[in-house]
Amino acid sequence: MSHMGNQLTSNVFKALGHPTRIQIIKLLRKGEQCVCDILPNLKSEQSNTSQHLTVLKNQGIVESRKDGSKVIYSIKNKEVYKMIDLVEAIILRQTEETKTSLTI
Amino acid sequence: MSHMGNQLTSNVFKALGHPTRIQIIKLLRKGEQCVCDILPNLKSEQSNTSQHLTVLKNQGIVESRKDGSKVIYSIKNKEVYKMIDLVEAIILRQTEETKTSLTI
DNA sequence: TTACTATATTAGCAATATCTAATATAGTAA
DNA sequence: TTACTATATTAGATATTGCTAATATAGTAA
Repeated sequence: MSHMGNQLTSNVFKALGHPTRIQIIKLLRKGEQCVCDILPNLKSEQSNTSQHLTVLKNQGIVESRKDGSKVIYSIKNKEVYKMIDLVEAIILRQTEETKTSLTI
Repeated sequence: MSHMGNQLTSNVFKALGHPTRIQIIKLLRKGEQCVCDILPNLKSEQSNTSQHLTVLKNQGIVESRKDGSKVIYSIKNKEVYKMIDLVEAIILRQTEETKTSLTI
């Protein structure tokens, strides 16, 4: 498993490197949702949201299917939730550390 | 744990979103290393490498200490290796899928 | 001191990402 | 057909990142 291009690896991380895209992923934790349900939860324009969804789709993080005139998105690789949990653990530890260094 | 700014979360992912930085993290899997040992393994210039190390340090992924005139870097949050493993699993699955769709 | 090694910082430019606004496409319904 | 809804795509402006080259800083050694 060790030899995979770091370019491919970093592309996936880069796709996760935007707050709106993280928010989309968290919205999909409840299950699949059409764009029309995702949109009102975000502050982004429709076209911008569509672009963010494309970025996530290109990296295999989400997938989509058509249902009539709607497009339904869902998480394709659930690993992404473990990754977010790990990052949040790092941030939490960093935050604690900062608090401590201020109190000492 | 649920309420953490997606901005903070995405900042960590963004720091992982560069092939050179992934390579640095993998180099540090063996243990702490001075910049002088990291440099020859990378294609980047010294100043560029220094900048990448700063990005990783700012997000709490690596830490550093001085040893004489050298600076020794090490992984601060080992979660990062789990994250890389998860991403590589995603990529592997994507690759298999592509192979399959070509063969069918 | 001077000279040297190791690393970081800065400035300016090139490359990439992001956003908005406009337009295109596809499905549905009248 | 027309009109409408849902989503995607494109173009162009702005913002951010990444790179190189030069310079700065700090430690060591003569």
